[in-house]
Amino acid sequence: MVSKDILPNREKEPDTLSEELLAWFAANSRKLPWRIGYIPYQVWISEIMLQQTQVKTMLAYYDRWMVRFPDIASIAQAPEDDVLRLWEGLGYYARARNIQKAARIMVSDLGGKVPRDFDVLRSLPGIGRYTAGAIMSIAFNADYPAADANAGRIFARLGDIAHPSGSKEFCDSVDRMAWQLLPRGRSRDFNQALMDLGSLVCLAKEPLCVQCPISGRCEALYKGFTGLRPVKAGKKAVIQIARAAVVMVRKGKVLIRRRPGTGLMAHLWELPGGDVPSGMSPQKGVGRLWEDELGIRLGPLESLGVIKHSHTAFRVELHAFLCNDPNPLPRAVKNAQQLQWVAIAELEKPAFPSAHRRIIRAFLERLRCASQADSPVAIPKAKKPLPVSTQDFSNA
DNA sequence: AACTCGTGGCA
DNA sequence: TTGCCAAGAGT
Repeated sequence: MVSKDILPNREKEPDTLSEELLAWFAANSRKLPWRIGYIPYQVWISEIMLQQTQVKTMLAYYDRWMVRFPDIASIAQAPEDDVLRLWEGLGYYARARNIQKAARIMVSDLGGKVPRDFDVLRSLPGIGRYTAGAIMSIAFNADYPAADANAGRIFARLGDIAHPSGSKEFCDSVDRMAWQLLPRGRSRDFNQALMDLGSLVCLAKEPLCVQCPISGRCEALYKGFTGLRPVKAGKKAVIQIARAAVVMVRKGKVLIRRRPGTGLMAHLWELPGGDVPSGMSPQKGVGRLWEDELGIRLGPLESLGVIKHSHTAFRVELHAFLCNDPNPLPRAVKNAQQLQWVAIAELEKPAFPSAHRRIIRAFLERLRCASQADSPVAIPKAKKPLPVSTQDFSNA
């Protein structure tokens, strides 16, 4: 056995892949708010917000979340409507409700703290295998892998994994590499190094291999296969759907409806409407929907415009209408729907799906300008999340 | 084991 | 414009 003292230079130079990554991270890491002090609560919230969401998209949400909910107790005590309103526009709204469920468990059963235990974390709502590992490593620097899509892509190229991403074989290979490369005691930086490298250098499209600190060990690059790794699973066909919704105005208030507590956009509010029955015009279709679901016969409709918006599985054209009805009288409402008349000035308070928020913006704009086009206008996307103010619109 | 669950950035 | 993609979890 050769004494370390005889080989001082090898001690100073990174000589493993993990050390190359750690050195790269030390020089190139992104400055992100939850990386200041690594407060477990902040790391947890950041990880939930980042699920299927890019840093650039969530950053503004994260900042205002920490102003409104600076700690676990504040989120545990908050009304669910407040939580959803702060999440409006981020998507996957079960994440927000699961944060609150988990916060309440932390307060009641876990001493009001983020648990420092993988299995306990894993048992909390919204925390799966990845997120539990991410919190253990990033918040507590404990030795757990956190192999997200970035790490998966890096490992798939590094080891030239030919299995399709999402397959069990792929996940097993990634998991094995993650455990194998994890430098004990440095898991916080290592896991984040993989994420930053994946989002800054080892990009899904056109990776910047010349900037990569481990390109010399990348099997896919050596074979010229970086564009083929990871192998993507088959994609599904996108379906076109026509929907319609109505801004019903009566005595300065607008009728909104709360969505059910399960399924798509649970517990968000919406402008009543829905899928346009096939073969009908949007205008006629939404009249049918209102009559069937609300027992309201709509008066003359004015177009507010058309919204094009897409989900993973389908592309939607949402037709928005305005109805100034002096006296609509709801008959029997089906399915015990939760309906509410909200003052126009309070429309910013409930949480709406993005597309419906765009309709409300167009409606308020119409009130300001009173302009009307001949044909439906395209309603644009908002650039930033709508600022939040006081909640509680229920008694307005 | 496949689906479902959203949205905005980006080329 | 269209399609792809993103720090996944729950069922």
